[in-house]
Amino acid sequence: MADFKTSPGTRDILSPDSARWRAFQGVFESTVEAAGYDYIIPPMFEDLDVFLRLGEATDVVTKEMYDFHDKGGRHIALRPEQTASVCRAFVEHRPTTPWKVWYSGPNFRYEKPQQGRYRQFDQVGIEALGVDDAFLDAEVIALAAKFYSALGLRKIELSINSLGDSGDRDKYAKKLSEYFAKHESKLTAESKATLLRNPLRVLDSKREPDQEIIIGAPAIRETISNESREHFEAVLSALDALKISYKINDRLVRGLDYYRRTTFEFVSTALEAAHTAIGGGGRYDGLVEALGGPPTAGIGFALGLDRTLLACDAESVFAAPLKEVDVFVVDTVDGTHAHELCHQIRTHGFSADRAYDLRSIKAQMKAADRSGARIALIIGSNEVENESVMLRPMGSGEQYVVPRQDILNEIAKYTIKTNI
RNA sequence: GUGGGCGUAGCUCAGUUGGUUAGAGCGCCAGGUUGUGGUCCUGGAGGCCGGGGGUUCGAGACCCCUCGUCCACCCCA
Repeated sequence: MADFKTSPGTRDILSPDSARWRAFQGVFESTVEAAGYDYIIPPMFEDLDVFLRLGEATDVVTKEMYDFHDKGGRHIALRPEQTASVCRAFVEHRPTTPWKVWYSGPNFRYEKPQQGRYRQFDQVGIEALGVDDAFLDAEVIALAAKFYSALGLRKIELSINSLGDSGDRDKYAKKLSEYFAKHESKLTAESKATLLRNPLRVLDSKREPDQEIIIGAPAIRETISNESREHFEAVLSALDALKISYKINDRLVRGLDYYRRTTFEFVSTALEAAHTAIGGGGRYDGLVEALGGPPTAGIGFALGLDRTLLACDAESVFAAPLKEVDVFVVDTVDGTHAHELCHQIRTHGFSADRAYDLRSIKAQMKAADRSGARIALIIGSNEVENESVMLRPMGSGEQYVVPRQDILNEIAKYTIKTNI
């Protein structure tokens, strides 16, 4: 038994899962780059204060932050998400708007790990700053939907809501507070506690006794301003124009305090655990200002790699790509031929692998099979003597002799493309 | 953070009411096929039964603690 294990909530992603991750990120990249989003790589840690803007009352900030003092005395936190970092970057660099960026990478939250919930977890996402246009809201949502569909996911549901502007939100929180206070005796103890911290979040309770009260709660729609209402309706009709189906959910409030107006969430109906929410986002029009920048509109979404991959598993789509290599060199003489031939093949833009330690031809062929090689090149004493190579297309059951100097041209017949 | 289930070979799991040298399948290695993989057959390697303490003549099985994992709550991706 090994002495060291990964820390709770973290793990190694090995092949073939690692290849699947990379493919996942690749699909995301091409989806959003096709819509004009540029890649941004924010730091993994920064000043704690940046993340406090996520909401003083949220668990993400109060309980789950990985924070520490560095040797220079700075109060640092590992990023729990990337939206705040992107907004900080916007304030710091003042790019021209619209500023549309995408990211991919790990975030950190100190939570009790479960399946689909890790302390180091990867998200991909996009953020678009400086535009108030409802078409942008619809574009962002449409890109997420397009991405899911590109992965092959079908059992995805989109919930959408509007939280109104910041004034609306405060008004609504107060109204909800009063409503729940009236029915406090019927609420669960957990919800009573939540009520004090953040009344909106009581709507998210899944506890049975709370449901009756929640159903009767006032909807935010009754509170929001005309401007917010018009914006929301424009977003909905822009989604209709793209034939993107959605469900308006009055109770959708989401966990981070910075959300304003449009909010949305994607749920996989193929998943059964509690972690069916595989992605979400919304507008955060006040966030840039809160970080010291000019009043700037913003919208984006993030989705979790693990959970989305779990949903892919549940729907049996987006399998890990097969391992493959152009050529596998089998050398039963002394290994020097495999050594030099592999180098030559690689230099000419093909991929090549080989076996080591001069194992039996049978063992080397087995390794060739496992490597996913298109062809095996076999070099034994006969081939060395004739300055030739035995070429065996894997899967064909046939093989033929190729003069050593013709080998690169022959390999080219079997490879679809050359990688550098 | 609270409550519950589960930790046995690299992986998935069996292991009767505690009883000698702890098993299977897959994977890995070797041989059958002295120059040939993907099928088949045979053999082999690999375990302080998560860790610590206790009960007992005797513990993988029972008790306590601890760590890990999974589930629910919480929260969220």
